[in-house]
Amino acid sequence: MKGIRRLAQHLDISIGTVSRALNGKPDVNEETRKRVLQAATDLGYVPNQSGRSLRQGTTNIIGFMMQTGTEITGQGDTFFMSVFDGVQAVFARHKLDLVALLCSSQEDPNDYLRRVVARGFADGLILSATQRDDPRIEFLAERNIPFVTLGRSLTDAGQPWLDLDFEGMAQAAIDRLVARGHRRIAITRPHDDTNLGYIFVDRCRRALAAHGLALEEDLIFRSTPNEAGGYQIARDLLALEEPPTAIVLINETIAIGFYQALSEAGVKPGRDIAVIGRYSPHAHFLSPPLTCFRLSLRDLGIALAETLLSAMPAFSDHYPDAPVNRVWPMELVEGESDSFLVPQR
Amino acid sequence: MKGIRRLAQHLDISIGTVSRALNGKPDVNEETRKRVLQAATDLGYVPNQSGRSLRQGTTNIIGFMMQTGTEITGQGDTFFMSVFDGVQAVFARHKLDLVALLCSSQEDPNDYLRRVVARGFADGLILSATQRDDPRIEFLAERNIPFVTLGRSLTDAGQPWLDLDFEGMAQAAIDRLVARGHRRIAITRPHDDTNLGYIFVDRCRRALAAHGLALEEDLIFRSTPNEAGGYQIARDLLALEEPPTAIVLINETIAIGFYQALSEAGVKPGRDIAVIGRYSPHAHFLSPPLTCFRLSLRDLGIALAETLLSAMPAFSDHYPDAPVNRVWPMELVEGESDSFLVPQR
DNA sequence: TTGCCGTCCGTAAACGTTTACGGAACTATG
DNA sequence: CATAGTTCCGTAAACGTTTACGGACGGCAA
Repeated sequence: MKGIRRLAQHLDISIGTVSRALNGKPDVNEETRKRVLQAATDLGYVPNQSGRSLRQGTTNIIGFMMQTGTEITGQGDTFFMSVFDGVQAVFARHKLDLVALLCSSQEDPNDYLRRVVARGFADGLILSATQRDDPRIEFLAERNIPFVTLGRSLTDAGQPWLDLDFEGMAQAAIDRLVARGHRRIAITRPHDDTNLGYIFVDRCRRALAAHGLALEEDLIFRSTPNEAGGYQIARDLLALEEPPTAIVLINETIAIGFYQALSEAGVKPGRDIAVIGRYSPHAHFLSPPLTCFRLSLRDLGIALAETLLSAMPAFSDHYPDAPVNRVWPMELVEGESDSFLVPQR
Repeated sequence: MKGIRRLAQHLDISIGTVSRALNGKPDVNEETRKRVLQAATDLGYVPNQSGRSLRQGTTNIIGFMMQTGTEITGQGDTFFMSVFDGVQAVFARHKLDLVALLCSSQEDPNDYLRRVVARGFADGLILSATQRDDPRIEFLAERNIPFVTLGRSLTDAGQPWLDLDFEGMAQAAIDRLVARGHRRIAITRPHDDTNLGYIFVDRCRRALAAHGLALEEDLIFRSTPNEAGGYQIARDLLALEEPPTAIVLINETIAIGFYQALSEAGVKPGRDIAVIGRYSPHAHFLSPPLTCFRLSLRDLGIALAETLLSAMPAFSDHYPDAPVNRVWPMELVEGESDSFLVPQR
């Protein structure tokens, strides 16, 4: 005899009463409820997840889909950990559990979604590493599975999404550098075709154009989003006939490699070239400190959770005005890496 | 009508046959099997996870329990992503899916384990952030849930574990530094009471003793396992009346902050002080490159998976000689941060 | 007393699968 | 033709819960 039956047998009451007692339903004597709860801890009873969710049609689990293997996401080393923390702060209020659905780098994310998620594994989903064209979005929308994406996509099924404000960052960075006299400004973009690359490059181009400047193709650097990628960018940049006087780094960890390659060439950020990047815990500990754009990842996680819940009928009442589509602003943290002023001729 | 019934109705055959056809059971005509599979994709049928696992008593899911929030484990996203990659390489062969069970930093890991895992959520578990005394181990052992821990614990229920060879690292690092003439050698340990701190400190002490040297208490530095922690260590170290001539860093990211604080004081690793640390993707990109201990995290992940599977009756046949308890060796990567030789008086 | 209401509890169905069992139809063998 | 064996399929039970429904019981008012 196992499960709730064992508990019922042990107390000599029916399983219905046991279930009601455990779940805080009203139709049960407080005295018996106490006995049930006591027996549950005594016998170490824990309700079976499959049985419960089969009956209820709900799992109380939210999945955060992400890809494993390194060199994929280009987020800093603690990026996801911080976001998770915020997401969970919200979910905890509703007894929802967050699990990370780890899609192997060997498997197509679309296959993975069909295989794992569509089986009713989770009540809702958060999608990361959103692609420019992302079939996952259509798939989930068709099946009415609540979800929110971290990152915009061209695929539009009316889904909620949140994203970092790369446009604001592009605009502010370009304006700032131009104001300091820079005319030849390089930018970076991810090595793959994530949407953010297009967004960022496009906005940089327009921001430059507003100042009467052109974004030159050979000043757009692609790289893997890690230290080695940043190192390579700096090498390529320094090898140019006429190197740029400033650069905006779109990824977080590439700054470390970028700094190193410069250092080896005797070039110093802030003195010989202006560098603006993205915040990461190491940004303050570079020499000189990196001028960068920062946001609260925990707050972003909170917003993600609230947006998702507002798309779930069971919870939407609690979040009437959660954002549906929103770019998340980043604030400029002044370092010294961009204090280089272009000498006026 | 939903699920397998719908499929059966659509094909005008029984649900039993549909199930057998989908699961590759022998007692089914090849012709009907084809029709079933075709109809399944046509109708977008995906078997329900709860129903299946309720009946089978198995979920085909393996959980990797970890804690969210930063500044906890000292391991970042890239650490786990690399390990996951290896784990999944093995699991894929057995149609097992890996999910990360994210325990909020707000919640006690033991409560979390009871709440989520004990409900039959996963067929097996990998525990990280193992504590020196870890009730989770007893809990799982009592319930006969297969698991393996990443990290040793004093709690011994005969469970399998894998761990990094911190003892080998301690021994090699100390020997190396002593051979280079160092007598005052500092070491670091995590801020909390994870077992690795005890193991590492203890072995360093014994390694020093073998050379007739003592490990002085004020040369053992505790810190949070991030850049800020490393920064603080360097500041404290330089403030000593008689600073050490060498240091061994046990965490990965603390090297960045450590370097920075030294740099601000005009102290250069490799020239004024010898530094040995742990490998991380940024280790090569520090100036000078960090001499550090490295291991293949992907291989570690593979070993973790194999060890877990060998503890699961359904799979143990495939892995007769997977390691049960094993420390995973690290190799020394020579940089220039420890090339400082103590001048002989 | 009768009737009604409220409290508490037991019964049984339902969720979506898998699988043991048995049987129908057909083939092969004597 | 009778029998045995093979191939394929349908039936129904089972997994562990939750919950709608109804009933037993006691208290209270009329």
